[in-house]
Amino acid sequence: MTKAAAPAGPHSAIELLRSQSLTSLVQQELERRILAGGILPGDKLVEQDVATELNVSRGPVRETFRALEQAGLVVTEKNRGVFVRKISLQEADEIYEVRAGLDELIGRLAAERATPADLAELRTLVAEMRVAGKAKDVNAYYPLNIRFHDRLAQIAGNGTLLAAYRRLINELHLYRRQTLERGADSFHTSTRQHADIVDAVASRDGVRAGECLYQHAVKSRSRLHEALERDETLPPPALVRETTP
Amino acid sequence: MTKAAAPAGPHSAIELLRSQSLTSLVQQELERRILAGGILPGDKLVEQDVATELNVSRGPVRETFRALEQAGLVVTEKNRGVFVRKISLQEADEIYEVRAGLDELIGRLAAERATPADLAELRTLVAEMRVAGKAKDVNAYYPLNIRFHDRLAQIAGNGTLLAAYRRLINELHLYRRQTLERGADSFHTSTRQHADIVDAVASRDGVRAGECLYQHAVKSRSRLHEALERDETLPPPALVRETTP
DNA sequence: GCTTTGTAGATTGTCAACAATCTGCAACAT
DNA sequence: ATGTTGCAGATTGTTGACAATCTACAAAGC
Repeated sequence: MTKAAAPAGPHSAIELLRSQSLTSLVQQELERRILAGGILPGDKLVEQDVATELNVSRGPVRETFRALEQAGLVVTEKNRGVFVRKISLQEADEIYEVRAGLDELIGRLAAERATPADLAELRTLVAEMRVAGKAKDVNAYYPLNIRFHDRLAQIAGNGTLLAAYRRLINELHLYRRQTLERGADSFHTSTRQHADIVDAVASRDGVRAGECLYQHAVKSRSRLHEALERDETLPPPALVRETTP
Repeated sequence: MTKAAAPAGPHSAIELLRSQSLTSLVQQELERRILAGGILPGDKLVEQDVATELNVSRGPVRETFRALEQAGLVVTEKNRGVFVRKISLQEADEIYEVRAGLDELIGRLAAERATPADLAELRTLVAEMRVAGKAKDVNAYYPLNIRFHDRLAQIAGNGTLLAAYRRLINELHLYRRQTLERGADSFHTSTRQHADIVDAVASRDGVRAGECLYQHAVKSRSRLHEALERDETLPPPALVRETTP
């Protein structure tokens, strides 16, 4: 034999460029920016601009656009361009509905398959969320919430399920970006629900875990609706309040 | 105003080419061929060949490949080419598991939202399946089965759910192609289950409809496993006998 | 004043050419 | 015989150029 498999360590550049094409790199970068909020729903993506900024030609960028379109992150209008997808209230509603269904399944499976280490990790996350909740720190709470549910989806041990779940989460993320991140989720009930979920999983009660998660997702949707209705009665939300005082 | 909107009737070519790009056309065509079995799992797709056959250049073909990859129908190996995705038994198992979860949700929603016309249509489909089942006509039964479940997913009235469901069905379709279409589903129980589903939906019993569908999906998976195990006891399916006698 | 028409610039859709990589086979050495 | 080395052809990855379409703005007509 020739040599041990390169341990992707020091000369990572050569390994990276050997396995990843420009298209996939561009895709990762654009995905990151869209989900991080650097680009907002409705924004137009201009091929040449993206290409110039990332130092590639338009080809890989166009390929990326087709992938992102299939992933549901952008929409293409022929001869007009591609735009970051805007998610309507109805669509968000639909997504929440499906998410509830998947979460129920996740709960059932996770209860069967969670290891003690998994449970400990979940408990740690819940504890961290409790702290962030008490401090009313949205910026800390939101990512923890995401991580908790994603971890649970991983624990369910079904890659197809995980992929489907993540796609929905991405789309909901898009929706949040669009509605100005006004998710002042009522921390208290939310954290308690998370604790209940972990307990159900720990006691191997798949049905109850599934029910908890289903209800949890449904409640999220309700909170969304309440927040929306509250806003509709208010004047259009002051868009940017970045005035340095 | 100038003119009434063109009623996509006579000069459909101009309307088609105005809204659809070559990429989307190529994508539709390739998707059709893959799902129809013209191209089989594991087959390699050569850019130039596809381009030549469809009279386009490699650009649109490459874009199509990225879309199909994201759709889970092909996999790309850098500098080696794209191949129609092969679905392992484990993956098929995962997909069945998720499908069961989605089907349960479909049942619940369909029970809430089905119109009398919907119910009549479902009953017609079940009747046709019964006929095909009695005649042991797989080629008639299989598409009817697909149509039944797809219709039900439509009736659930959730576009996101429908899209996720169809994606799974496509992947399972791929798996069937690969396992030589040996699905001699036991028609009798299958048809009875379908009738039960429609009854539950008709009586607006969402929970029961969901349970029926969940069980139905689980049974499908069991049948798959039985069929597979039956085969594994047989000699390896004489793939290629590389010794020239 | 308002709508329509025409033109210039920008942007997308498509194509063909070039560079990098892989595959298969033959020649060679052990 | 077995395994290695080195081409030659084929295939993919990427780029730049050209044609078709759209957008914006100014000029002309009512």
